[in-house]
Amino acid sequence: MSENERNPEKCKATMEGVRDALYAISGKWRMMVMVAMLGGANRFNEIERAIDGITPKVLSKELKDMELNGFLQRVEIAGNPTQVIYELTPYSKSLSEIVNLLGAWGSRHRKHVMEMSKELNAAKA
Amino acid sequence: MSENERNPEKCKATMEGVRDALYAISGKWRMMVMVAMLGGANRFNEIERAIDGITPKVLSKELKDMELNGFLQRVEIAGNPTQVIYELTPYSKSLSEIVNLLGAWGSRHRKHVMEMSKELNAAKA
DNA sequence: TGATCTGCTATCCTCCAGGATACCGCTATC
DNA sequence: GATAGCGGTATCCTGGAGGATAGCAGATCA
Repeated sequence: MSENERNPEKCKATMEGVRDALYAISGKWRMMVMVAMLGGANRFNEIERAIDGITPKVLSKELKDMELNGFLQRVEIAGNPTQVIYELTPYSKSLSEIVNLLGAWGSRHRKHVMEMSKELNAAKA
Repeated sequence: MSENERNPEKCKATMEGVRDALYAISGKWRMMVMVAMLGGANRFNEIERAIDGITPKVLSKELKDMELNGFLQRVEIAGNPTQVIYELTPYSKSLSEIVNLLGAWGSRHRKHVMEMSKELNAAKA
């Protein structure tokens, strides 16, 4: 099955890793911001529009947290008016791989769940 | 950067996938149950002991949800007393790949964050 | 001259995942 | 007969993520 089968230490290490990962990526919106930015959005209102249902308060918090985590940088471009853009850092690339995997898996899983409930209904009838 | 850069439709599809994935795997405990089971635990109290801090109520709920999602099966083994074991399904394998990736990324990320805060403190001094 | 863009911040509120604690019937061992 | 295992369930409660709504200062459009 897995390389950490019956290996308590590796198992615990994996748990800690997963806990840290969930802490960093979990929550309803953080990954959505990543996806929006991977899709080319890099200004506040642009990102806000790209993510259906997000409020500015929440987006603001996510952007700050993600900056602290090293996923993006807030860049002010002097001028009149001063513009603000958010740029993904090179480090965020490691996360974007996870995001794409997660997205692909999620789509497949959704289909799987739908198949299952279909079968369940067929069995009922 | 990414294959979905400047591709609104792919971007939206990825968002939906990620949303579905988060819905399925998010929460503090579900992945932990996966890891514990990958580590060989397959009975209720065994899993409970493998996961530091989980309460039986929460574990019970997680196991039910995961069964509904097709990740595991509850199997009663007749006898005296009747035993109950939880088995990962073949389908759960797709998830276990994600779990391992997530765990590995989480560990790396933790180190990264620690490096960053070190640098920050060094800069202060 | 007012409306509408930008990039946000401030308040107040709701809801529910998860925590704490207790307990159930059953078996087995001491 | 008491204590400890098993596999859970029942209640009550709290924190904090996130939702709703409003507003602000500056620029620009019409």
